[in-house]
Amino acid sequence: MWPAFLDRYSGVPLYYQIQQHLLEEIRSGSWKAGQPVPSEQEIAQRMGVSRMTARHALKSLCSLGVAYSQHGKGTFVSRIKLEKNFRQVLSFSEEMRSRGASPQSKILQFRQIEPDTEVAEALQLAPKEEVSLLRRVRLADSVPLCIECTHIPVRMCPELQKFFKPRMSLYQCLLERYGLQIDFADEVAEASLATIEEARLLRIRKKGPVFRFTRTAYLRNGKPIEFVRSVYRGDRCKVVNRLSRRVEFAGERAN
Amino acid sequence: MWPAFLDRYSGVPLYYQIQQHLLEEIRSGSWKAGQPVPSEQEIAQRMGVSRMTARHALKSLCSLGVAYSQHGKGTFVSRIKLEKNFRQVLSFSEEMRSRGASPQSKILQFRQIEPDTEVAEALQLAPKEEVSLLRRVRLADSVPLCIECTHIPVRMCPELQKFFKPRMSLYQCLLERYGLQIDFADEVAEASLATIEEARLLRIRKKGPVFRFTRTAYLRNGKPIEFVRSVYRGDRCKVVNRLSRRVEFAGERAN
DNA sequence: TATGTTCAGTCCTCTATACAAGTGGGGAGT
DNA sequence: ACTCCCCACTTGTATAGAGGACTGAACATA
Repeated sequence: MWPAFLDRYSGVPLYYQIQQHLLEEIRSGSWKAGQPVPSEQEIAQRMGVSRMTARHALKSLCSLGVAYSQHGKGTFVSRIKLEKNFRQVLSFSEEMRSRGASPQSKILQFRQIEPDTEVAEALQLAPKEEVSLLRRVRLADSVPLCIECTHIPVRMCPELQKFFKPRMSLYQCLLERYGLQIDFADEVAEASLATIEEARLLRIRKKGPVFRFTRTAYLRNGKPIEFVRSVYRGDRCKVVNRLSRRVEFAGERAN
Repeated sequence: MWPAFLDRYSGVPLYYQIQQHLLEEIRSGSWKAGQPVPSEQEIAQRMGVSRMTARHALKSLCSLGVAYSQHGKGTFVSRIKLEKNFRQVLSFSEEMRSRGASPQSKILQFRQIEPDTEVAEALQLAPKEEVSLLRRVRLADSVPLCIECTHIPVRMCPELQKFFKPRMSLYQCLLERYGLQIDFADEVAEASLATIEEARLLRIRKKGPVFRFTRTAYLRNGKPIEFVRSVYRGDRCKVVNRLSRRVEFAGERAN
């Protein structure tokens, strides 16, 4: 009666199962870019669910950027590649591994300090509140790529120096040791020239082109958890972004 | 009976009216960051709508990034500033105006050419298909900020050179003349050094730090409409981004 | 030819209801 | 003091149904 892939008693929401199924169809090329996917009506009938559930599945597909719907016309597969859909907050280790490079790092400093005002403000610290400072050179396949200077409030992660081991991913440590999950981050990039010390650490020429990043990472509830200053080699790195023009992102309005 | 601000016959969706109302309350500081907003139940009763409609309003608030919900607990105002929520695709003119600067530009080139392969590929052109090329120096308050080189398929915007006047916003021209509305863009930034010619046009020192951008802008249906190469002064510009860590953005799942 | 009408198909909004599942607090029992 | 259970409240999922609005095409009319 019902399609084989729908399991009503698995605990997995129906709309989600349907969404995954549609995603699979799209990925496998059953429906081409620009072509319509089945309508709400059709999904509801064929899957044996209510129309609202079918709709929920389609909307979630849209919010993934895989499809888009047009009032009165239908829902269509969008032409965008699914993979580079949007930039995530990845730790250096994660980013390198996702590209198949082997990440390493060399610790330059790791101690508690009272930070400067820019850091204190970004992390919303109380006066005189301390942070753990971790300064590292980060390498991919033994080539130095950036110098990274991370600040984390001691209040949020006490005894970080005991729990964090050089080989681990910092974000994984935050999650497993402290139950802190980073949700999003604000990042500012500047184009600049390498100082003598930076050039030495990155093994590039003095006054070579570099990116300077400052990044503030937040938890789901909006509390800042990490502030990072980093310097990336300009000859080895690019910043990729997806920008949205939709001013009014209000649910499904503004179509 | 019903709240004064709800107009059931205005044609504006109820959930949207409610969303706007909540937004106003948050903006005016009625509810502070981290505090819960009224529950679905409460909104439904007080506004005289069904719970699903109230829920829709709250969800749309969440997708704006203004709030976040936690299963079993409630929906809370997030700590993020509403204004710098995410970066939009802005044309140079729009971006400058939004900062209160007065944009100008000096046209260096404006003609039809057969573009190089990078452009042709990004714009998904047929072999030998031509594009309008528009090369400009862009200034804010009479200071040169960047050199911008825009490519638009002739097929999509015939006679662009007739319709586009130097003082207009290009994006506005696309919208009003051709009905083409840009929906999103992919952008790649590199850190680099200014060439002699670039330094002269931007009035900076040779080998000064610059950003090199390439940007591909798309319509709602995913068709590429514009490809831009630009060089920005590194001493005057920063790139601000918001990154998301949510890997699985599937509708409301993955909370 | 040009214009207006009708109509089927589609997505959009909204209602009313039900049950499931996570959270936090209070109370009973130990 | 501590544990466990239950209950109230919250959000999450799902159903069934109704009407509205938009699109595009087929059709009728001037």
